[in-house]
Amino acid sequence: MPLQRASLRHFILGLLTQRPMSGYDIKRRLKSLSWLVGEPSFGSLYPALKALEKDGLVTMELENRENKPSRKLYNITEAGIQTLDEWISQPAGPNASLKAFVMRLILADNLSRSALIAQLYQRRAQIAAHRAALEDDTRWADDGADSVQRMALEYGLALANAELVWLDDALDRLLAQPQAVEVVQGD
Amino acid sequence: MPLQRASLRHFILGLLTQRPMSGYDIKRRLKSLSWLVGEPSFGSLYPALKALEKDGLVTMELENRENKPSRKLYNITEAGIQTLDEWISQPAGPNASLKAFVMRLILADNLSRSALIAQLYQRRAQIAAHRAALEDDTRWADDGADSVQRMALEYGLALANAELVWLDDALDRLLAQPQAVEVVQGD
DNA sequence: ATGTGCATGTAACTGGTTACATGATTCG
DNA sequence: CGAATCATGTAACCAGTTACATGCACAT
Repeated sequence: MPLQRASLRHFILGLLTQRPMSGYDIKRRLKSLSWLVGEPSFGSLYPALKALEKDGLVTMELENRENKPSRKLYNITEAGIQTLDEWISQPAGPNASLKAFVMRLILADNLSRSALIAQLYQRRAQIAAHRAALEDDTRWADDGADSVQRMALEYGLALANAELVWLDDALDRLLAQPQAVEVVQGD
Repeated sequence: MPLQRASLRHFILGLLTQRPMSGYDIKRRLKSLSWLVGEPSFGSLYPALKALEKDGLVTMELENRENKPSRKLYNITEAGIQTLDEWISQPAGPNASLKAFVMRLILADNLSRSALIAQLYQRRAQIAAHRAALEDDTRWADDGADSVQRMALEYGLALANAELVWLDDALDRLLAQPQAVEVVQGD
């Protein structure tokens, strides 16, 4: 199950914002998210880590533990954080898949609340446009198209509507929440 | 926007069951479906056609038209139909994406009503299992997980539910329809 | 004439996959 | 002692992409 276009590196960076991890750690973490974003193979994971290191977006340090095989712990660098930030703040392609969106959601959440909200708004606009397009298609397809194509259109509409409901809901809750961090100091 | 794993060839075969087409025709057709399945580039389309021809799944004949550039019309062969049939009748991977499913739906529809229904049932079972898994996750994630992961879970659940509703609806309508040909003999 | 659509292709690249290879540690 | 899990990697392959290249026909 592949991840989306050019995303594995970014996802790795996103995970490393939480804490330093080994390749194996990352695999385990991705596995727990696999229902959403898929699970990469070692054959892509380890090379990706090497590439990130070569590009200076992460650093590697060997962790030697007694009675356990040593392992490579990766840390994200400043440059890595910046790269991630740039990537997440540029809008997703208009045809971005569900998986790509969820991935961005998780990454955005690692960065900031405002990034998270931005992702939701962006997605909302895209899905709304998508639904409008589908509704157009439905109208002029009522006569000509074969039945399965109409079925597919309804399918797309049903999913778009469900997604919009969820997006509105999520945005409502997020915006209702107190700003969390930053403010608390007092207690 | 890529199509799913190893699917372009099959999708081409599926389109060719409707009528002979040129590479350009196929591109155009795929474009009109691009909101669902994505649109392949010529760089993959033409090589795919050549490969299909080499494997004997399609035949090519040059169509010379007056005052227009001649083009290559592709026809599906018996072997091609059989290959398509085999592919569609083997179950989709458990993590098959939405796009992959819609693609299979369209291809199944080209083959037979029963194949179409089979796809729907299959998908229904998979989504139901998926939903159950998500509900499990939601329960034990209520405490530990970070908020965005809970958001993602709800997102997945909302989509799964919407999809189940649509699937049931589609199945109802399909099964209510007259059988068209074949079965009517004795009831 | 110039751009748009029809029509076909190739070459270099990319981001993954599968299969293979190795080895330590832990648990039953 | 053997299996599962931890841990890291490489090589061959695959199905796509982008960018490039060509050329005809038709309309503005």
